[in-house]
Amino acid sequence: MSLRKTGKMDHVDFVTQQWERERPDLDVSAMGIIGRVGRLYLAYQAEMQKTFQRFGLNAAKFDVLATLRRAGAPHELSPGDLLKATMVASGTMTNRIDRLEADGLVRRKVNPADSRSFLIALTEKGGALIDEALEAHVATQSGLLKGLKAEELDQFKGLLSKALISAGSD
Amino acid sequence: MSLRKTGKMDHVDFVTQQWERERPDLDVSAMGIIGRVGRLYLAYQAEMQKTFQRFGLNAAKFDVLATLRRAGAPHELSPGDLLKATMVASGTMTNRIDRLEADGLVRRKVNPADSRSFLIALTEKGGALIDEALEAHVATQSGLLKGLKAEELDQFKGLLSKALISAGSD
DNA sequence: CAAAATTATCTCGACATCGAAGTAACAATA
DNA sequence: TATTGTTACTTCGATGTCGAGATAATTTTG
Repeated sequence: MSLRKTGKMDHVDFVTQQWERERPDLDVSAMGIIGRVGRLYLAYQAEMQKTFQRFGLNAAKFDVLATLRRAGAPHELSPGDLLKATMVASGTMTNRIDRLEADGLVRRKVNPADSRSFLIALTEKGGALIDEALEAHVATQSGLLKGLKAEELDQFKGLLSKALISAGSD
Repeated sequence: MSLRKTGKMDHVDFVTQQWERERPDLDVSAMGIIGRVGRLYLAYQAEMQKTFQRFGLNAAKFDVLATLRRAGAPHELSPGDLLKATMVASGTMTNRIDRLEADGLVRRKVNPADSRSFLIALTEKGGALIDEALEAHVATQSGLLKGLKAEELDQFKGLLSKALISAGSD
């Protein structure tokens, strides 16, 4: 390893440069973008996790509670609805609900329309907690982006949307 | 839930709109950016995973093999070097090395400089595999970004770098 | 040089996730 | 209505990760 990190080179630049030395036949330019998306994601996750922990939550629990909260009153959804909204596997959702129920943040109510299913409802405690945690969460998110001007944020959002379409998501 | 996904609204727009109805007191504009970074990350991971699987790998194994490969000849690093490069916990790296060793893709050699440590070396099989998988991987990455023009990619990279700095990473 | 502090790696229990298979209830069909 | 197919959720084994503590070797200090 004769290369060194110098000047304003970040980690992704360093990796890219290593590849250019070792495999000069390959075009690794896409890695500069995709690698940075990955690093950014991890940086965001790490910071948001700290906020969740202040409320005794983690990203998984926050995800479920927030989904129930933004669904609107009476803050009840079936496990299947939660599955669709959160993109996790079925067993994962069962486990998340179990843990939230053990914490007293949600409860399983009978679903009068379908007794194969339930209604997962925010408890009073769960509703109060997610409302409070949410305020801290949006503050954390705003803080993460405070280095970008309004115009840059607009540009950034537009490029992210374009990138999502390019990646076949949307 | 009276809102509906219509027109060119993506999932992040939908969630943001739900929050604006339920908690109009909060500024959720940052969520539009951070949410899209998350979705984009997941889309990239899912697609790259498919490439790894074609070579009997997953992201974790590819990560370690690629780190060894781009370190340059003789393609040997200590577990500690690999830890620093990959940002996982110590037990995770031990596990990854164990599995790669079981696959015959790396082997533990004695480290003449420090016998608390080892040198993790690519085997011939591991070197051949990572060289081949890497070619497919960069092609996958290029494909994920093919919907963006060169100028947009430059802009995007610049904004990602700025966002990383803003998030306190770099 | 011996003792203490540090360093490098591994061990192991806790936890989250996936996804295939199981169970129970609902829906469609004859 | 009895059968058949579908749907909704849970169970459970496999896998991957974390991180505190254990072990062994090296380095520092007195």
